[in-house]
Amino acid sequence: MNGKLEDKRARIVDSADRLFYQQGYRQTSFTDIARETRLPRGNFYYYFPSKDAILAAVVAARLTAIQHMLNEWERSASDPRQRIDRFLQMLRTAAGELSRFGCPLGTLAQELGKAGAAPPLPIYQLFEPFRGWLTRQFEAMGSAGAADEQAMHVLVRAQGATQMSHIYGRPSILEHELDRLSEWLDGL
Amino acid sequence: MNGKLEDKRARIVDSADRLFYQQGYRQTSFTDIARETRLPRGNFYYYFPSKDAILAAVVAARLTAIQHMLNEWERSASDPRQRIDRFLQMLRTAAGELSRFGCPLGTLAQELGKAGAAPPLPIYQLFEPFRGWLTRQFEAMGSAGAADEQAMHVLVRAQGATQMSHIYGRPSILEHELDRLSEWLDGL
DNA sequence: GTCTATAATGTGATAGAC
DNA sequence: GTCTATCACATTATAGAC
Repeated sequence: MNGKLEDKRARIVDSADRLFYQQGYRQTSFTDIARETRLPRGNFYYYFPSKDAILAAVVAARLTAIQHMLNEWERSASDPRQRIDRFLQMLRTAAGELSRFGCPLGTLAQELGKAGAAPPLPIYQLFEPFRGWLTRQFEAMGSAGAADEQAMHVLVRAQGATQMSHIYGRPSILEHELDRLSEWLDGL
Repeated sequence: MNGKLEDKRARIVDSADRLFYQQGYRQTSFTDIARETRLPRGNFYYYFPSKDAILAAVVAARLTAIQHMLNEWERSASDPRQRIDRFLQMLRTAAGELSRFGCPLGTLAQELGKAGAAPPLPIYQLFEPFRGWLTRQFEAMGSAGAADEQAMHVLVRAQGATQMSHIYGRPSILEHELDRLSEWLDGL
């Protein structure tokens, strides 16, 4: 049902997602999205009421994609330590792209966090699925420190490593920091 | 010499610096700078040839400010471990502002790193003074690992802690992570 | 040197033909 | 449903009066 319409909506969200990631939200114009999606500029207002609405759809799509990823990790391993390793492996696999364009969540959050921008939802909610999932893994591990602080610590180091790797344009920075993070986890 | 002219140039750079930090470079218009500095919009082109030139001046000003800060830390302590502590103390003192607006270097680097932006200089050079200085401190400490990797590790954790603290709007995240970083340094 | 008026361009958004 | 033409506005930048 609604095949064509939903189809084009999805195409728009898909292209916008990629462009927002690589160029930033504000820097990406309807002309850019039109070029990528081969749709006339004026037509976007048939599918979405505003540019902000496209952003909201992109954010929603990312959130569901994250949920699917977390569910997959939950299924593929029963040991919490191994599950966290899935997270690190994902970052390692994406090291090249992360080094080129930064973290898709972090860069968007930073742009929308600037004064004058109107985020579609509190920006930290982009990280809440990861934070909640990591917290549950640390709880299951029964490690010494508070689980929620351990979870935030992992996010801090992953985010920092991704950003410095991006700034210096060197994937090896992220890869090396992921090794250190893995060692730290083993020492718990 | 050139009192008035250099004075206004400095006022422009000063206001632009603050606005670029709080709102982002692209989001800040000449109208914004004009309001803050009480100068007519059109006059900026007497003092600077373009908006990019203002950005370049802001970046240059930040770099010299960083150098002065590093020199001060170098003077105020002879023990390298204590010098690194000066760095951490600076972050702790600024935790409120960092939590509100993010890292002035990191957010600018991220914005200028997006495709289509023309940075006044390779963005990683904003971090090079800190990285070089930290590397020299770790060399003086003669710790186990490679000094340059230790330096990058500190930058990674400081940057990540600042960004997550900013995203969640909670200074305590940065403060807590600075405690952990301090403990890690003590364990070297 | 200082200011105002305005050009040139690109943006998000709308109206209306087909 | 799809497309084109165009609006209203903000932006950087320029020209020229005083």
